[in-house]
Amino acid sequence: MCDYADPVPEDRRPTLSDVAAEAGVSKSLVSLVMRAEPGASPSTRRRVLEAADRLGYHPDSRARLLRSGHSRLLGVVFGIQHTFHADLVTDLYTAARETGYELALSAVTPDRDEKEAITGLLQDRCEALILIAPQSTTAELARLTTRLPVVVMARGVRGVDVVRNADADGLHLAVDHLTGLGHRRIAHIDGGRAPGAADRRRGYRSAMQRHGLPLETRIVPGGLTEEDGAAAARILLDEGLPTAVAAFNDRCAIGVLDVLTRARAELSVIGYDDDRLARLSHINLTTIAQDTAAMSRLAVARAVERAEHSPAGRRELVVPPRLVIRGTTGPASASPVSAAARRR
Amino acid sequence: MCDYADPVPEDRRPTLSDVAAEAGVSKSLVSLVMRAEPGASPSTRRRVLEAADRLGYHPDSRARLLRSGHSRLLGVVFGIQHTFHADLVTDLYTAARETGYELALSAVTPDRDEKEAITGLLQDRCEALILIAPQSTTAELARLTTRLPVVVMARGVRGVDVVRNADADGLHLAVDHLTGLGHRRIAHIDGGRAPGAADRRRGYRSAMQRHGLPLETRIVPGGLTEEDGAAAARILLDEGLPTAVAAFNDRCAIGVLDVLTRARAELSVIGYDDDRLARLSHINLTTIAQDTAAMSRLAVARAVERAEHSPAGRRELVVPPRLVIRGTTGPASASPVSAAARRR
DNA sequence: ACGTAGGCCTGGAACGTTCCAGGATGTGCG
DNA sequence: CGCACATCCTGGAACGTTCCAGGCCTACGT
Repeated sequence: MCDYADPVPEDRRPTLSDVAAEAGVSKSLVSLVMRAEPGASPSTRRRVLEAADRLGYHPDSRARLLRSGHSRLLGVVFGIQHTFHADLVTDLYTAARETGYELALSAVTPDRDEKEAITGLLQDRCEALILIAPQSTTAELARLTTRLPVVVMARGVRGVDVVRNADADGLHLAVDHLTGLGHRRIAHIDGGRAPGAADRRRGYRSAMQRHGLPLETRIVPGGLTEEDGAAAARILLDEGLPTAVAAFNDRCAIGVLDVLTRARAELSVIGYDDDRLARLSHINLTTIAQDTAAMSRLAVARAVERAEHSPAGRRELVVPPRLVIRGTTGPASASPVSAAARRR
Repeated sequence: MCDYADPVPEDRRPTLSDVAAEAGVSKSLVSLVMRAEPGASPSTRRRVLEAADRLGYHPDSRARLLRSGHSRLLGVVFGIQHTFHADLVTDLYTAARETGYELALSAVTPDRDEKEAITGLLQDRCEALILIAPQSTTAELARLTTRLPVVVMARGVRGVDVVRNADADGLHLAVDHLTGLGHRRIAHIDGGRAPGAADRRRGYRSAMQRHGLPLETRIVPGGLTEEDGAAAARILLDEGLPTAVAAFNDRCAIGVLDVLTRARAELSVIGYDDDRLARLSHINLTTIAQDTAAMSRLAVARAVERAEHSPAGRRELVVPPRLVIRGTTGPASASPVSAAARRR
């Protein structure tokens, strides 16, 4: 890691030529060294690096990219409000590092919509875009794909590269786990129109069917925030409790859990995502984990591949989910141990 | 918002010269027209625009920026794990929009430290940096400042522009509120070495003093996550409960609340930040709000000002905090109403 | 001893803009 | 008529890189 020191007397940022002059070599050579290409002797290399460090030199990515034609930049669009997106971005960074590409982040906020986030990245001349759970229509995404490679994460879309986890399988895991504990009255709090919600709903339905529980199938409208989960839990309290709940995602599950705990209701609750929040010891949520590290690697690899060779047709890469058993699920017929106590 | 359509027929992107040739003028003239500068006759202007449109010309921002020297780009370094940082970034986006500057985001993750995040932005040739609660040493920050304008948010540092809230005042507000409700045994769960923690600790101490409660002063080591809060709460349970707790921040407060609620302890708890999480109805946390919108506006304004005129000496802009009363604080001598019940 | 291969290095031409100095016109005014 | 002064336009030099063609050594094989 280089230092921020700046002993250059000028106010101008140091350039290749400055470093070249300082080290007593040509700028071509400095360029080589900065890119870690072969063709410089170890000693000169060291001398150049020292000179660069002394001047506080940082390569100018605009010039670099103007000349070389490619930016080695991957644009990422994510919802800054979503903790799970943050988890994905974290892994995308490490995945990108291995490929030598940089990430350009562009956030969607309540005040900055997806279109704006995307146009921003287009101006930066990214070589490919990774969109996390985008809300754009399929048509919009298709049009975007004609302009540059696009990889969509955590949502299924036709005609675009997609990396996602097997949402339906995830709910099978959840229902299997719960029935294994003896539960029969298992409700699903769904995600409405959120990306992945339809698949999870479908998975829940077929899993219940498979366990011979079609009559116990019960889907409560929910959403992807804690608020949504809390609202759904209140509906359950009003209309009659199941013994277990599979929520659309962890945030939703946390909302459910909070309302139920307070009402002293003893339910098993399972979430989805293995959000950072779910792992907190005071939440300790049983959940279906998405393998964010693997998904990130795949997404980056696919984006890079397409940026470089522009290969094959669109592909859908599906990663299997995994059950993570923590404290919020337990036997259906347990003696009155409160859900809260069980969680510790 | 522009469309993503791509009417370029050729494999090479058309350039200024292409348009110039097509319109039968010089590229300088095309450049003028594209930037909507005066100096071209209406008829030629129309001819050029038509030619550009015909070729599907889009200016190359890399070359433009390289030549014109300024990027109109503000770099932002933030911790992607921190929900409060996300709140700030959200407001920074809206603040930046008003000034015509773009934001370049660079996240700090467990795998990507602050130095790396900063170097990334330096390569993009940002005109100024906004650092949210940076962990770099004062010396490092000072050195960085010699390279380009730097504005630090949510942390006090000498020798650098700082935008922060009055942390000490915040704890005065908190303690005032609690004593107003009749509390005397008020503990503070602190933030350890986190940015702002020292000031908040100091504010707590002097507020207790001011209320004639120096003997009730009790500082429990905490931190900035839910885990830290939960751990501190367990210490309180072991060593004897106060009647109220002022936590370092909202996440910490949420951890406290969770442990205490479960132990059926009736305490008033107040957080800090007015984090998005604190506002959730099922948390409904009384807290000290930082005016993130105002802080963001100030930070952006300062960064832009310094990028353009490089004025005056370093300044510290301090924004007053505000008490937000929600459900987690109540009268000290209340009859056994549980904290949980009070929260609804 | 001599050619040659390869390692190390240099110079200069791009890349697509913007900026600057100036060159044509035409128009108004003494 | 001639001069000043707009107005409209042009050519070429930057900007900071990368890339390419080549130049100098030294070492090595014959």
